[in-house]
Order: sequence, then C-alpha cells, then structure tokens
Amino acid sequence: MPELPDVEIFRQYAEKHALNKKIKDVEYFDSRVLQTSKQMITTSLKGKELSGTQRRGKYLFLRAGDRYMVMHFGMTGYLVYFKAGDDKPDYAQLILDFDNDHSLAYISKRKLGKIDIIDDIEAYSKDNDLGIDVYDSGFDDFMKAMKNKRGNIKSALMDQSHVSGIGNIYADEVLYQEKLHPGAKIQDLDENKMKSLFNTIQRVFRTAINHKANPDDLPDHYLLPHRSEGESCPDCRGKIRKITVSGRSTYFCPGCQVKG
DNA sequence: TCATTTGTTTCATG
DNA sequence: ACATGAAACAAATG
Repeated sequence: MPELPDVEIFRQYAEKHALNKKIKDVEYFDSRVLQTSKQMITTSLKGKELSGTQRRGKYLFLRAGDRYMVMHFGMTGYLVYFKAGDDKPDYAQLILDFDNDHSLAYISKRKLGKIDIIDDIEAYSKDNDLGIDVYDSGFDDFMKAMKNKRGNIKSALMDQSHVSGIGNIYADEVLYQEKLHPGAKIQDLDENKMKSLFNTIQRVFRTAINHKANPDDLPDHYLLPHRSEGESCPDCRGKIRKITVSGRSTYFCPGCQVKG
C-alpha cells in the first residue's frame, strides 16, 4: 500500500514523465476522490505545465503555476503514464492529457484517495495535521515529534500528525529490523534505542526506495517478503505471528522482537 | 454474507 | 487542552 517509499516512487515517476508538458485536457470520472470542484482543477491545470514535485509523508504535491495539485493515494492508488491510443487504465479517477499524446492517470481502484488543489504546502499540512516527513528529518526533529507520545511504539510511528510517512506495512518492517516488539511502550525506550530506531527507519526506507518499493524485491532478511502467519523468521527460523495492535494486523517474530 | 485489508476520521474517555 | 485508542468508514475481494 502507498506508504512513504511508494509515494516517493510515484514522485520520481511523475518527475520523470509528467513535467514541462502542456496539459491539453483534464478528464474526470465522477469520483469522490475529488476534494474540490472540477472547475477549480481545470482552471488550475488546463493550458499549464507541471513544473515540480514534492512529497511530504504519504502526500504528493505537483506544482502547476503558483498552485499545487495534492494527491493522497489511500489504500489502492498509483500513477500510470500512457500513450494516446493505448487502453485507458482501469479505475482511473483523473487523467491529465499532455500535448505530446501521452497522459498521466491517477488510479484508485477503491476510491479511497483524494485529490485537491492548494496554494501553500505548509498551510495545507497544518490544516491536515500532517507532521514532519520522517525521511526528510534529522534525529532531533524525530525526537521532538515523539517526545509527548505514550502508549505503544507502533501506534506512535503510524501517527501521521507527529511523524508522517510510516504505515502499517513499514511499521512492521522497521520494528522487525529493530528487534523491537510492536507493543513495546514508547516511554520504556531510552535515547539510544530511539536513535537506533530512527536510523533503522532511514535505512529501511532507503532500501525500499532503491527496490522501487516492491516488498517482494526487498532483501530476504527483511520481514516483508515473509509477512504472513506461520512463515519462518529469516533470522531465527521461528514462526511469524499475527496479532492486533491498535486495531491493525501486525506481523512479528516473537523470538526476535522483545519489549524495550 | 461477511471478514479482511489500510489510512484516516470521529468520538468517547482519561 | 490534549492524548489515546477503539470504532467507524471508505470500496472491493474472496
């Protein structure tokens, strides 16, 4: 699912294919993902070019003139760049047609994402309670954001209003790499452990991005290629277990991952 | 038919 | 005022 590494890949994809081409037309497919009027989107995009990309947490911002189109991908979203005459991708919610006979489609099979037009990324982030981007921050920022958190570490990592970008899948991976139990209490972790955790987040995301955010391409000693109940832990060969933490399916190795 | 999936929001409680 | 966490919601699949 689109977490930080996935959205970073989408950003690179848009950067590579969709910039500096005149937008001839905008196609809509009557979808609830639109957070603003069709007229607003058309006015902001048609006849213009996308001139840059930014990502914050799981959000992607595409610059057009002095505005941005914001995309959030929900559970099932992604981007497809395709040639005129090719079949339109299924489940497209919005398509930008460029003047080079190619198009960029925002796909959302389950329509759980959102698209908006905004003026200011900072203001938008504030309105949407979006914390710092965990991959674009240093340890000091991370600690500051985590300082007032209590409860279990997994929920804290997934709380987008403090540190944004980590979702259910990568939370499991980070905690597995860190040999930390998902239910560990954050107040039981000392500064050294937090530092180590932060470094692990950076490493896991860097590795994931280098592998196109495809979980099955990750190194074999990662959890994600083995993330289902009863599989063997790549480290100790014990059985991976599934539990529920904060209402989310959580996979971990009871042998390797300890509390605090 | 219904449990499952995940990201987000909402709401009751501490 | 603020944090937490449980529950609800979105849509589609098997």
